[in-house]
Amino acid sequence: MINPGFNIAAVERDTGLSKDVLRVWERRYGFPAPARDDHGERIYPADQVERLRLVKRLMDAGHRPGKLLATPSEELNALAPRRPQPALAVAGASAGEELGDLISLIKRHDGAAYQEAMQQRLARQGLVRFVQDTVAPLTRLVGAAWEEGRIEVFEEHLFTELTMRLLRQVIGSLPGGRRSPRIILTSVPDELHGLGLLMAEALFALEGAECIPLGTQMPLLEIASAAGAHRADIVTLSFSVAFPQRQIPGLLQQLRALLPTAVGLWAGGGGVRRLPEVAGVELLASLEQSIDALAAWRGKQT
Amino acid sequence: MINPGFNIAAVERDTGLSKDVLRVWERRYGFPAPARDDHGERIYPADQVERLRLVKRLMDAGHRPGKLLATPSEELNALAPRRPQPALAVAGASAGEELGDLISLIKRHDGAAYQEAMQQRLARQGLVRFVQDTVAPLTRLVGAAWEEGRIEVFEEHLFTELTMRLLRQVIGSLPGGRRSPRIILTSVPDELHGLGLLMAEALFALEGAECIPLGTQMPLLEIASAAGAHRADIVTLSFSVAFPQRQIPGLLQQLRALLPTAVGLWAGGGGVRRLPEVAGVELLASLEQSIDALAAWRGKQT
DNA sequence: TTCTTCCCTTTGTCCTGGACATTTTCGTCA
DNA sequence: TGACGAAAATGTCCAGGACAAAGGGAAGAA
Repeated sequence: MINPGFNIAAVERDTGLSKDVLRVWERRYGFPAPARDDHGERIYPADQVERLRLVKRLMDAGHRPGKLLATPSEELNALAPRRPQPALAVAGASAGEELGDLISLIKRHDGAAYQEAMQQRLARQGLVRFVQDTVAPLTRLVGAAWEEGRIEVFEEHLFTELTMRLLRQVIGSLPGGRRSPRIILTSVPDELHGLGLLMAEALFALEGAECIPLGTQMPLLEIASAAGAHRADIVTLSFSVAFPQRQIPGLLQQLRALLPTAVGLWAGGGGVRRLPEVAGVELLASLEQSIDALAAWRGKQT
Repeated sequence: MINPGFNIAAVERDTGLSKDVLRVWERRYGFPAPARDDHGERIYPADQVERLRLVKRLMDAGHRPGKLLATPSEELNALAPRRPQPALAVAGASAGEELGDLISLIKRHDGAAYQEAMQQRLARQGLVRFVQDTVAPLTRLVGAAWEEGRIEVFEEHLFTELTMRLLRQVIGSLPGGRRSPRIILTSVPDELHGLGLLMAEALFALEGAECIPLGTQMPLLEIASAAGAHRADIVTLSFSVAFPQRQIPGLLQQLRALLPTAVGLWAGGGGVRRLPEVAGVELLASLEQSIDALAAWRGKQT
């Protein structure tokens, strides 16, 4: 048994493309073209799975599947990102270069050196500026690199893991302060990016809020229960750019309906940046705005 | 728009039951019985989603869906767990009680007190015993409580998040040592429990191994790439008890085929405890066994 | 020319109902 | 009592149809 191939469930797991999509692509575009086993069930060879993952990545970068699936494999690898490069809003070119150096460390798979360099930046900049001027733009850079295929999934995972460790460590060492308001931080199911939550938590905690980190992927009904049990003042959700945009307004409305009106609902992260207003929900397009929102909340409490 | 209800995708997200299962249950058992919108699509009211989650939990505890779905809602809540209670293999009753106290803190939603208590235990026991005698049994206790419905999802999330923070903090403060072997720690897609990985990492790191934490949910092909790029000696996967057991042998075989033979493949966690042998894969039924495996590996390298 | 509006195309998701492998349960026989 | 085989229970897969939402492009207005 050298290479038994992947069944449709395994491909769904590995690519993130639903079974429905895999079947409808096959029907419409003729790709993927899996073999069949004795029972007529699809068996995907590894190279097709590989190509599907590439297609998925290019789609996340703005390409259309119809074109991609009609393109020969060799040309796919050469495709440039279609989305315009977000201008690196970093103070000065040298800062941008420094961030690039940090990514180089990840790409050299030198975790220890990366951690050390980040520790230094933290000590130099202080927590607020570290989060805003290092972690946040770095996350965007990694996202951009991912879209262009300049970074591997496992490199992105390593980056995320090491960065989250650092942030958690810092948060753990913050002194207790006013401890108000009480803010629950979490994300909805299928949204597994927790770095944005940690950045927000760091800033909130520094401002003296009581943060209740529930990790990622909380069912909506559970979020509502948690808000009650913890007597939370605010629930903060994070949506990454990778999260399907069109689902977000519905999710927010649904959760808004489940929460008492007295409880604030805030949503942040790259996924909400280009979102229309949602009634009763505070959209945080940036980390600065998170801090402002906290100040505004305190003002309203008189 | 008070309560628009959940569509089938939202229910899949919130309950973890696949669309196929939701539809086939409706066809066979008459539950769930969602309303339909104008377009004939299923709209699940919140109370049915709630019941589905309860059913799912009882199924994880060993019940059969056919019976559960034929049982009136009121009786469901009274159902006791069917699986025999795993005997608490803790040294002495007092230790068991202490662990119970820790869980009480979580159930009282007092994160700060929990963290403090855990810090104290860590200082008292030292890292190895803390992991083996506190964190591991505590995780099992939480799992048991979850199966019996004595703990909410969000409480379990809080427990996980706070405990992971503590472990990561400790790992971060460990001194660099021999830095060999190089061990990648991660989990497969759909396996999002990372606490077991952290426990293993803590022990490995303490023994002087170079740990490369990639977080959870790595596609198999990416794990193979990562092993090459990091020149890993060993890949360690973690499977929780909640992970569908029957998928595990196939996954391990598949990954084994993707990895060079020189690279060791270890699998641990509650999910592998009752698993048959898999060729070329080291199954770690306990944390002690992890340490033994590391020693054995070093012996083999002469 | 540039911007808005409308329409066609593309694409993802949902539907029905059938089939079957696998696991569990249960009755029967040694 | 224990082994074994039949029957029931259960999850996953399949085909192919339908439709709404988003994207893209053409036509008309400023």
